[in-house]
Amino acid sequence: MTNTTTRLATWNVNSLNVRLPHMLQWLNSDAADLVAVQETKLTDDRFPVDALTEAGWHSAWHGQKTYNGVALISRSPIEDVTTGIPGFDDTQARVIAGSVGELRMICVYVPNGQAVGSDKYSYKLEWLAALRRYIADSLREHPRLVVSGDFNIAPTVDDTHDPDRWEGNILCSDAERAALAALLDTGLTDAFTCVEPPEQRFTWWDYRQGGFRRGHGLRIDHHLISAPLVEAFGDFRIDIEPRRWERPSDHTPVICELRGN
DNA sequence: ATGGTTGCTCCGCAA
Repeated sequence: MTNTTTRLATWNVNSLNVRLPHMLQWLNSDAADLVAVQETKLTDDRFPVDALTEAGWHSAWHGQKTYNGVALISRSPIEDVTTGIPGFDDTQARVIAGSVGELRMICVYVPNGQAVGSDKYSYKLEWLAALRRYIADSLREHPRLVVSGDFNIAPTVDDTHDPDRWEGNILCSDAERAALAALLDTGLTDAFTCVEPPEQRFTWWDYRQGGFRRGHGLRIDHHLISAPLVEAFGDFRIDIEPRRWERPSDHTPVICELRGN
């Protein structure tokens, strides 16, 4: 038997400590083969490697105290793991990359930016410029590249529930969208655009104001895939179920299925 | 709503 598909996922779990039962349940439901995880909020010594190993998964992690933290979780072994953006001095744990077979995945937790014009917004734009350089360099070495994660950018007006509330504000400003477009200009495609847009296209709903119940969401979690992966593209879907579970993350998993690998 | 929730930590900050 040959393995005919690889399902890539990205999921901002908003604390892997709190969400580990959800993650294990979701992994055990055979939902994905390789998962980019953001906001683990765990120092490296507290990463739940034993629970994941017992469940049959390989993992790699890059964490810090209280905030941020990223990880890769995979059925197959993960090789050549690197953390951070080369040449970009960052005290925040937001990037981990690894190879599974011929595939290279860069898992990113892009800064939120807080508010347009703030110091955190400047950091976000500088960070995205550094990520662009990193992606361009990575593509030369790894033609089969996917950049998956919480980008904290809604690409278009259709990716928000309320343009009056969001257009021009944080996650939806022109400069952020231009920075995302610059990432794509390196030779990547938003896997979401490889299928007909589904009715439900959001990936995050604010905990506040009953955001999920009211459908007040955004599409900010993405898979950016290189040209060889577009050739292998099979399917794209947003798995809304974990957002319905008790004590959920504010984000839900997003899956990109590739043929082959 | 410039915030009504959540998670972490030390009780404010980040999202």
